[in-house]
Amino acid sequence: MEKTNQALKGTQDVLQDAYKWQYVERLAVETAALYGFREVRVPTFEYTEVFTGSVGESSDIVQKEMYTFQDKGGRSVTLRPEFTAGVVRAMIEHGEINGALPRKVCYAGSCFRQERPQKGRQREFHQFGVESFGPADPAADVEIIALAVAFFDVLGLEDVKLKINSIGCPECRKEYLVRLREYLFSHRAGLDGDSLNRLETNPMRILDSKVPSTIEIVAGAPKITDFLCGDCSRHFGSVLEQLDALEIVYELSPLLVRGLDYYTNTVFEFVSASIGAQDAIGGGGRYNLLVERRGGKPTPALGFAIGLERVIMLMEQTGALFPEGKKCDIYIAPIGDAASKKALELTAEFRSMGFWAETDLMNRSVKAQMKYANKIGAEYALVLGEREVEEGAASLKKMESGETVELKLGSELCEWFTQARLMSVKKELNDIFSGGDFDGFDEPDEDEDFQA
RNA sequence: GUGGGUAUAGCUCAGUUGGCUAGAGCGCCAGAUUGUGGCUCUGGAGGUCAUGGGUUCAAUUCCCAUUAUCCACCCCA
Repeated sequence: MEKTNQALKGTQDVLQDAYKWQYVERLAVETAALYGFREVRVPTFEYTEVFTGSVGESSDIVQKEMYTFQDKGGRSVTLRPEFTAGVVRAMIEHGEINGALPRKVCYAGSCFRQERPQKGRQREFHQFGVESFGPADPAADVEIIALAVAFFDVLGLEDVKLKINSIGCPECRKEYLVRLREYLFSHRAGLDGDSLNRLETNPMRILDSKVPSTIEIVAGAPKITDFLCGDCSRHFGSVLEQLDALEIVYELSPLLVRGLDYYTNTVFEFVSASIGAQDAIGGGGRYNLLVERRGGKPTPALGFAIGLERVIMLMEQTGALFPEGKKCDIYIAPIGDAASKKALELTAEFRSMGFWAETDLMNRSVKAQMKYANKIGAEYALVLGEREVEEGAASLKKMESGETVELKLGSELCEWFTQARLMSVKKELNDIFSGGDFDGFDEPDEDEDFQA
């Protein structure tokens, strides 16, 4: 019998922190919009072949991490382990790459990989990413890197390091691979088992091994950047030049290769020292040949993806601020049936005015209701008893100060609230502009109606 | 898939060198305050001590297995 009251391994409930997710995702999409990337939504699962044919048969993702199953129609389908493959499929399927280029899109959502969970690694995890279809120019590489940097910046993340490399095109890789194999083969005695296997299948992956003895050998290996052809070399040089011009700090990482097979030329990673062993919070690069390989019109393209769990974890660990969620505007505490009826009406009216209004749902005492109002951070409370309903007036209490003001229950109360909102908006604007040359709005005096 | 740590209340954790009714802080509910929150005080609810087996007169405690979880390898965002 499966345990049905427990989340599956590597999955997570977000119960108190959803506002953090909203904040990060909103800033991601808004920042991307400034760079001309428009959000797209693609399916969570695809034909398995979409991923095996893009990410690469030999990659670990395809080899051992995908959630693949047969649906009731006998199709082999797979939960997306990453976004690029599905986005490329959609671009080709709908002829998007035949339209105006560049076609620049962004996305956010769940990905699935069946790995052993650890810090910064879940089986269901969330990525935000962008893809840019069409441009072969280095300016496009720089654009998406600048976008990622801007995103980290607006979130207040400071210790994010950019590592960058070029792995060239298949042409320049030909000779490099021969030389690399030669070198590694001559040092094969000191290589670990995994690396020995890769010597045949994918020798470049040996470069980012973490095994100490292998790292030593790799340190003396030929570097891909010394083998780049004229075009690739010029491209990479231009990317670096433009990064310098934008004062984007990077670290050249000749050993940086990536685990997805579709990359060409520029590859990059954003890493942080503050989130444990899984230190890559984002990564990406060019994949100039992927669209063609998937049956589309030859179209250079590039993109990156950012791990949102890792971003949020990094923000939490470095004390970056999330804006506080909105608080309840008014809590209405009725006593008795007549008052409950009136409270229902008032609550509805406040809500239609756009205020967060709440009233009793538990048939509780005034005291318990006030306690609840305090707990949910209500800014104001209004107690409705027999007297108030009869007289059509009640005293509105400002929770923070405890001050009260007597108001008629009809339009006077609504107007008062509209005024209060106006003043808080003014105050916010004054706070924003304070310190500058801005003259400021009239100093808000939100207590003018209160009697001490 | 491999290695190591951990598992006691909703949360964070004490504790039992094997023995009476398993505790604290926080949180939750209520009262002190007949209709007003925060502070204080008092009381209450809430536990198969992860699960299964073993040793023992006796296991939450010791042993084994399983499961879950954390960290690392691996892989990647």
